Amino acid sequence: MTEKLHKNQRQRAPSQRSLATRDRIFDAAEQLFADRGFEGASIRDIARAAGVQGALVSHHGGSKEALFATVVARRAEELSTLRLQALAAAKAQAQSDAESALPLRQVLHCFLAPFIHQTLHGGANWSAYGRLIAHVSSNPRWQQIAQRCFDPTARVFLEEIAKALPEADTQKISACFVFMVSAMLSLCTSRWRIVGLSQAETAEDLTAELLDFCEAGFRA
Amino acid sequence: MTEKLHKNQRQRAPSQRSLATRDRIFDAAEQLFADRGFEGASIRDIARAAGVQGALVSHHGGSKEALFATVVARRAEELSTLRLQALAAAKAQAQSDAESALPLRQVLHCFLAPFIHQTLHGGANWSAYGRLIAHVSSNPRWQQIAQRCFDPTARVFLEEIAKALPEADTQKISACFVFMVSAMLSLCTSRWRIVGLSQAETAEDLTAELLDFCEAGFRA
DNA sequence: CCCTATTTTTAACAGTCGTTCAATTTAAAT
DNA sequence: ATTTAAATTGAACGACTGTTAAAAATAGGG
Repeated sequence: MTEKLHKNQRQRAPSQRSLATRDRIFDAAEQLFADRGFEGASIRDIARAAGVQGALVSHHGGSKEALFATVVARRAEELSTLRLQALAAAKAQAQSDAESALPLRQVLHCFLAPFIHQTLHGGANWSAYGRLIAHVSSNPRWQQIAQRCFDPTARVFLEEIAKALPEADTQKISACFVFMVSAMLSLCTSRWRIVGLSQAETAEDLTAELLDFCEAGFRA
Repeated sequence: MTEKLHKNQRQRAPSQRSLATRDRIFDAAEQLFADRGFEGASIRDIARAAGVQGALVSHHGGSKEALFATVVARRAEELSTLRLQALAAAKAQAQSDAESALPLRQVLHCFLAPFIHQTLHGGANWSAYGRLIAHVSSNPRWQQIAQRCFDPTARVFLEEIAKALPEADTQKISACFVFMVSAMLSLCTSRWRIVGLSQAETAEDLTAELLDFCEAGFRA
């Protein structure tokens, strides 16, 4: 017994210190990728922000592309869980007989509210994550990442929306869904434009405005 | 008379050849900035795409930031003209007495249609320009450029929208306007997502869908 | 055609890029 | 406490970055 393990298998649990640095590196990468984009954020910038040597970023994150994908995927699962939990809760509360469709507004709220809540009140990391997703959503280079991280949940909601709007066709619903996601992400990337155009000092919570806008848009 | 001209003034008309290369450089920059973002597109990439030596890009475009700003501004004026002409034409056709407000849908159409038409049927350059504007709109780094190039026209339309929706407040209208711009830009940046989610082969013309979505959103 | 302002090329500058590798430090497992 | 896998550092690699200066080619204005 106790035969030699394969070389590529872990033989020791990672230390708590290393787990902490790894998270610090991912947090720094998240922030800098969000602020400056994939090409604009350098490994050395990320290392400096994490208080660490450059080579260590490669050690924990692999190649720059792999690091990017990892950082995107990290919170995607949590976000999906929040969204699906909200949807399940709404369904459970609606009726015990599960066939009837949820009202459209409630479906959209289950999709939008977790994202907006986290990016607005989840601290600097979630705020950066929102802007990071905007990069992923707008550049076909990240299509694979988007499909892997967000399409499964998106399909669940698309189906639910289709149930709430029985006579709408698939392509139209998909288009409206992308419009909605874009408008949602604009709260992360373009708040400065809203403030500038309205000549106000700051923009308050715009969740209700977004929900109104998208619900009416879907029904059109 | 015929005194010495100041050194920084032109003493000769630029040759047609140089005007042509300058445009080739700007076109290449437009394409590459759109595809890879500001940091992802190198001066040398742009030069190669334009069939020119790297130093010539700096000669015609100045610093990289100045080149970016120039390329954004180049078509912005034409776009503004198209939008304002459409608005003026709609007003002229509506009534000779100019006080009455245009219908909301017509105002939005005057704003959206020129952009969509150009980016869809204006060739590869305009298609790239649409994606370029998406970069500008989502990164606060380009706030000054956005203000200079797009805010004046935006304010005209905001005012027109406010006239069509007398009881809506300014901040709400500004928010909806940014939602609309984001959705509009998503047609340039995220068509691949619509196609992927709807599991169709290609996405047809989605102008009507966008207009429906935004008009209903504003009215909500 | 000639002069020379302008355009274009060539070459080089000092930095930064992502990545790799050997040496060193840390800490898990025994 | 000892062993040693894993984490971390320091340094270096070649390639690429934006920009500049001078040399060469081009073409406008007389």
